[in-house]
Amino acid sequence: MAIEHKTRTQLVVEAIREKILHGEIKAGEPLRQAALADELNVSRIPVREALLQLEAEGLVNFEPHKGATATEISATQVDEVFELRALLESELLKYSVPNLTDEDIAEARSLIEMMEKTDDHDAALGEMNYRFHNILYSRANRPHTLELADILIKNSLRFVRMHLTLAGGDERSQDEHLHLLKLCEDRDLEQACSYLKEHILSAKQDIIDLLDE
Amino acid sequence: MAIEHKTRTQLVVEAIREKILHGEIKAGEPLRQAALADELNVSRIPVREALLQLEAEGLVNFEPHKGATATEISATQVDEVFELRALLESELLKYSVPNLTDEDIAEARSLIEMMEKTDDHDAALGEMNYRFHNILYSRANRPHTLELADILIKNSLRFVRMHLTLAGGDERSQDEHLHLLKLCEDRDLEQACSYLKEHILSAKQDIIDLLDE
DNA sequence: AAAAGTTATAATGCATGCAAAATACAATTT
DNA sequence: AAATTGTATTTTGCATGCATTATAACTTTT
Repeated sequence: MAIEHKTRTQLVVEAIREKILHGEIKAGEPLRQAALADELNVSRIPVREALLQLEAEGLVNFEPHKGATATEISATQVDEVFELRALLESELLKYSVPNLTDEDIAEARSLIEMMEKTDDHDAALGEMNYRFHNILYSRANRPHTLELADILIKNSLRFVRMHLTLAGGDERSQDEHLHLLKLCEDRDLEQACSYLKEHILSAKQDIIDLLDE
Repeated sequence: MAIEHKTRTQLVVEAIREKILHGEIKAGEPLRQAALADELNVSRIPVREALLQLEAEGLVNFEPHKGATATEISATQVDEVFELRALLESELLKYSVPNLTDEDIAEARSLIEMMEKTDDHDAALGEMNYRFHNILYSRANRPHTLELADILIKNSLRFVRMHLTLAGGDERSQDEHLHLLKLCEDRDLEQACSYLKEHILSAKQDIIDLLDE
């Protein structure tokens, strides 16, 4: 595996993305180029480019001459994003399930087990959740769709974290994951897809309820 | 209406996008920052930023240290993009149709008429086609979804143009548009959505057939 | 002659600095 | 005091130039 040479812009993208996902930068907060550049020890150019990329991901609003802000997150936004996820991810699953290998299943299962053991309710859990779903979609041969879903998932990571930590939607979520995995293992396409949709949409509802306070 | 102050970056985005959509820049062709900067009379910075935005749109591949190229377009890519469009656009239509006003319908109809009259098989036709569909989706109240669909539509404009001009899929397309509009006017949700899907997927097939030569 | 190493060339990545735009603030007018 | 105008300050937009990385051309070696 070749060492990869990350460009400063990429590093800045990751740094700012983490800040937003972890809530260090709050929704609506302005992102001053100079301040970020200072903090990250780079010039403003890679910061600008990073902000542009994050805008494409939907995490940042970039207004000409005005500056960038972390995107606001209303209940209707959550609704839309999760509806989209349900649509795209069930589509991915549809194409992927028939091609899933036993190794894929095993890998997914081990991730569930890791999630059960972990008490770290913060970053790691969201990451594992992310990887779990990604494995299930990995054989879909739909790179473009996967990329879109990926962006949406990343985008909703802030809420998922909230969901997992606050709502204690934890044990239930695990059960749901196991059930979903079982359906995939059995190659039960119909059931798996509709169950996934439910899974995503129920998470949506939890989060919306949580936001209405 | 306030005059809008476009930044150089935005102008460059539009310029390069047009070049790609019109085939002036061919798929796979490298996009040299310095050359483009020269040609458009700006520095390389706005060109770089434009290339990043176009990558987010899927028109450009941007590889660190290697440079940018116009994205290649294989049959499988077309397949995926149009499948996605069918999915997203029928979803949009589902939410939009109930809220469509009579004015919207009238506007869409006048666009169809304009398309019939126009002999300009090039840019304008694609533009009208684009606006026609956009009107139908405009009342969906799903800005995020609309934005994604928009990107996919823009992305497929290159093929649509090919389709319209080469395949003469012209009259049929008009008939299909009229039929679709009628279904929307009758607020026949089910039929309209499934017909739209067909419409998009048949265009897909035409284009794929065309590419297999 | 093919492969590997070396240098030369071209292209990208990014820091710096200045011009233009937006914002915040003070002064003036009503 | 509210509204308006003018000024100062901040912040963004972008041109320029240099450092770094990739590519091409050329040796050298086998």
